[in-house]
Amino acid sequence: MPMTNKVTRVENAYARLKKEIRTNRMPSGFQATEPEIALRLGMSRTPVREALIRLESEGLVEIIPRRGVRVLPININDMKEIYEILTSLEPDVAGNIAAKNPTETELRPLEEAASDMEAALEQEDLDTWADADDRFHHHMLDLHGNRRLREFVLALNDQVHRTRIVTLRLRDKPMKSNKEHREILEHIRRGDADAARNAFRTHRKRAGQELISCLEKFRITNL
Amino acid sequence: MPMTNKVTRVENAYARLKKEIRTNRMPSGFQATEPEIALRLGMSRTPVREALIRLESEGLVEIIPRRGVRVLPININDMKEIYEILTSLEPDVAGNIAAKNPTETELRPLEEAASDMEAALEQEDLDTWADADDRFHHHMLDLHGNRRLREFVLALNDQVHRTRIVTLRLRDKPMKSNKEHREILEHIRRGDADAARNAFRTHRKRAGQELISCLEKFRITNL
DNA sequence: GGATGTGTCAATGTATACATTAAAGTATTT
DNA sequence: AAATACTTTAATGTATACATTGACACATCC
Repeated sequence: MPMTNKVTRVENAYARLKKEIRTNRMPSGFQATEPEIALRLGMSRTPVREALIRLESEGLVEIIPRRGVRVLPININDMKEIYEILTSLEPDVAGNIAAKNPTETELRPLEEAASDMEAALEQEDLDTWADADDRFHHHMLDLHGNRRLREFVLALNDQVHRTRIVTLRLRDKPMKSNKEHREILEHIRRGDADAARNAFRTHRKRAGQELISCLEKFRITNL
Repeated sequence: MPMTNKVTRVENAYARLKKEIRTNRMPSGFQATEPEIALRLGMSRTPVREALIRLESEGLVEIIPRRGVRVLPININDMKEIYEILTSLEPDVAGNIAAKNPTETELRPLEEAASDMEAALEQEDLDTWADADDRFHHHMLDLHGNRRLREFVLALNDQVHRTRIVTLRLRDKPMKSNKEHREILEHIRRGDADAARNAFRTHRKRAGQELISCLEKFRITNL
């Protein structure tokens, strides 16, 4: 049995920083120098630097020559870019899954996620709701099996997540999302690829538009 | 005027390694240790390491714990993944451009790339052809303006490029591709988004299938 | 006062040192 | 010869050293 598979400092730094960013504990615009971060994480600059490079290539931070690392703000344009990509990719993912006629066991996690979303919303627990939503999308990517696509879409979803933490409370309860997820799931279950694809496209388009108009309404140009 | 904007060793290493990989001068499967690469590039391990991390997160190399860095082989499955993504994304790009009714000036680079492809093929110059083809796709992404999408698709195209260097000579002249590019361009010119999208989808699907069946035919499981 | 020059400071980019540890080779036992 | 234990080697992960250079503060000049 492979025991506690030694985790390197780089991985540690990467994971911790990423989590802090994802949850907005290190909010957009947050800036710090390498020595500061190193101190905070209790390690030397080297592993911190390497972790930062990875975060940079994921588009989460920006390394500014002499001013430190900055958690990249997300502006409306970013969100438009991100949703545009998601709207291209995820519907095809859903379509492909539907075409593959997955077993009920394979669909279980989707089913659970959809139920959890509904339950969470009834209890007005938006955080749990967002979690379940993430899980739905995550499982779909797992089912699909295209690893590159998965990694990329997950990275985009992380960005969406950051934004949603803020906007979620500024908006009405996301009832429509729940319904749309249900529909998508049903189309998949029935093996109707086109319907699944279309339903997903509608879902992403609507969600994107709502998010963006929420940002615009509250003048959140830059989060 | 900002002069020769000092290029850091990391950027240097990154660019050189990437180029060598892209052109298969460092072929798939090539392995080397950090000290070896550092020596070859005439710098210390540190910048090399940082460049490698970036290349790793782009999926070009794999850093294997004690055995060195390995240029990632591309297998058929990788190509399937890549083409699947391209087939999702690029048609929408073409569609959006068409919908934006671009000016003839904006379309010039596409026009040129298409012409160059035709000229190159007449002279049987496959390398020039591949270059022009890359340019066509590149310019489309520029016109589209979604930066994230651009970077991602370019990275995928790099992988395709690596494979094509090998397969290009194993196949018939890519006449169809030329014709398809022309068609796409015409649809864009006419502002017909749906037609552009469909033409592009057809193009990517066909190209992907041909490439993959070529790999299968020659039993190139792993390039 | 505003613009320009100068000096200090500190962050980065890079080199280097060093401990750890996997891998390969060698010796030992059977 | 095969299996095992031991030794050696060298690559990595990390810390640290250090030179360079931008940013900022202050002084100088108009």
